[in-house]
Amino acid sequence: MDDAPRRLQQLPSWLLNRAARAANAEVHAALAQADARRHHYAVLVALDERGPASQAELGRRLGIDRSDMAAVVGELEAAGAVERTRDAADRRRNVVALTPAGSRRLAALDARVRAAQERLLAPLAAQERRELLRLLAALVRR
Amino acid sequence: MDDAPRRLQQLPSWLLNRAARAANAEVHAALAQADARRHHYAVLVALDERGPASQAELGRRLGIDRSDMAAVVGELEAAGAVERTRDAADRRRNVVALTPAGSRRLAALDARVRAAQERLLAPLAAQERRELLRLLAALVRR
DNA sequence: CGAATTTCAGTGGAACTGAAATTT
DNA sequence: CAAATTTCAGTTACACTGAAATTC
Repeated sequence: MDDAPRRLQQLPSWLLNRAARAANAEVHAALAQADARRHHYAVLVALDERGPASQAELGRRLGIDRSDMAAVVGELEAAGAVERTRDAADRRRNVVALTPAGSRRLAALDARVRAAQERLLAPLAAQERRELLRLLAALVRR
Repeated sequence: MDDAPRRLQQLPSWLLNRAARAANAEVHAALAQADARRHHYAVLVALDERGPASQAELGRRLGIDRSDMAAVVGELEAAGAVERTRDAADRRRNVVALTPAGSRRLAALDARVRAAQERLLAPLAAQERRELLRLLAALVRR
């Protein structure tokens, strides 16, 4: 199927992009079936794992731009998955918190995302999957 | 710096996206200094390695959409890096061919892209780099 | 005052769809 | 006729910038 030039096939950045594209296709399709997008899932996970946080803090944790975060939190709020309240201690901040409905929403999305990972990693053995994660983690945190 | 939730840090699709983003930042910056984009480089590489081809064939080889390819080839043509001529044997096709100026352009971009790879892979030893490429290749061609 | 936060308006590269015109 | 190619118009998710209003 793939007939790309050798020079590109051996290029780390090219392979990373292709693999990320495949991963996005799986995850995007899995989340789209539940009317969600990747940023929505990421924000719900962050709130579930670490509790309420301001939009700016969520953005820093997740690598999501402040402008995009305002839109994403607005959509999650409209869907009833999070509550947004002014921080009494620092009125510049919006405190974003998961609602019970948001927790249920996250559980449903989580199942879909896990299934997508499994489809993505199907070609690799368990040991290879661990090694891939290790190498990618080394690349990302540098 | 990166304080992302564990659930995301262990998610293959999330790590792939982060690594690809880092790779894109390097390559994009390297190519932007020469007023080029990734698609331009990919098309020049394909033409250099395999000779003239139609836009549709380039798109299939490189995984670039037909519509985007029309625009990219148009820009390369305007810059004098490729020539676009109707195929006499099949007048539906545009035959795209590298010009001497395109070859020189490719050489300049190649040097930049190689330097970007080196910066990207700096955290990994030579053996780890080979392993990463092997695993990514297995993921991509499935 | 400077710095941080939120929000809005807008830009841009990338991946994509639909449709039209041409040719095989 | 169906199928392939090119091109144009438009869409979407995502990353980003600039600027304004508010608050610390």
